[in-house]
Amino acid sequence: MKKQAVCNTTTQCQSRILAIKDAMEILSGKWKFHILGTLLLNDKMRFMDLLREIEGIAPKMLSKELQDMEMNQLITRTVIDTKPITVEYALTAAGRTVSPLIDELAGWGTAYRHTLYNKKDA
Amino acid sequence: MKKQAVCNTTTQCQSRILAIKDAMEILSGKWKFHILGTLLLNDKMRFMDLLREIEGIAPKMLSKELQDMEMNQLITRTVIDTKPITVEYALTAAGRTVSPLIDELAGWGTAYRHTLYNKKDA
DNA sequence: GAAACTGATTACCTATTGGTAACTAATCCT
DNA sequence: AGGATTAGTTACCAATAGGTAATCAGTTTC
Repeated sequence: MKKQAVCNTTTQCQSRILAIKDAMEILSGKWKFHILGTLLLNDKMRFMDLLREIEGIAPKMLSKELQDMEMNQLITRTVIDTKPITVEYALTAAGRTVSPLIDELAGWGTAYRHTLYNKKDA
Repeated sequence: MKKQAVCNTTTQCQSRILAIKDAMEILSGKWKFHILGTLLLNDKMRFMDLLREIEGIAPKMLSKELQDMEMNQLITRTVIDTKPITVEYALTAAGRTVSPLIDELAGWGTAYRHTLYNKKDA
């Protein structure tokens, strides 16, 4: 009799795995957390503001990631008829739900760094 | 006077951004969360067990990700002198700290899916 | 003696990610 | 007229991620 998977075949595990896959896909890439984090601090920001706040991002990437997140309904894009035209980006309710996730990630990163530091001391 | 970044230049923000960057780097890739999640369920697993439990992963990827995480001290690798040789992988204390992060991610993915579903109903 | 199981490694290939640099069109300021 | 600001787009390129398939060496089972 061939050995086979056990624990990860339960319905519970399967839907959990699926949920993680979903989350990773939607929040994938180098910049999404930084953009979302910046929008969490300001609630309405224009393209050039984001470009200035997020160090190192190129307009191409910012544009692409914003489109991505608009499609996934994490942010809204509003064209305002000023001269020259301005565009406002803001989080949706769904977008705001990433806040605890970002906190957790930042917290983990910080704790991890401390762990390594203490180990080196020992 | 040129406009410049404001909020993301504070020391607080900078270290937060750094922590997120760290976490993303260490936990990057398609498979790490799945491997860690599986190890959270079993605490000691052999290579072939992981290969069987994690659907779709190739031995090459499993091997590479395990090495990666061993280097970052999230897991331990123990060779056991049975015949044929077996190798046990287990989470370290640091590795176990990803548990709440995985929960948060899975929770977010699930909630996100429900949000979309409800919107389609409306 | 042949096949299968152990834990991998290697070569090869493709697709995605992400970066650089230049450019656009409209409008405003000097 | 010249330059800056708005919000992007385009072409091009390099590096990385990740997949497939084959192979290895030792041991055990049929």
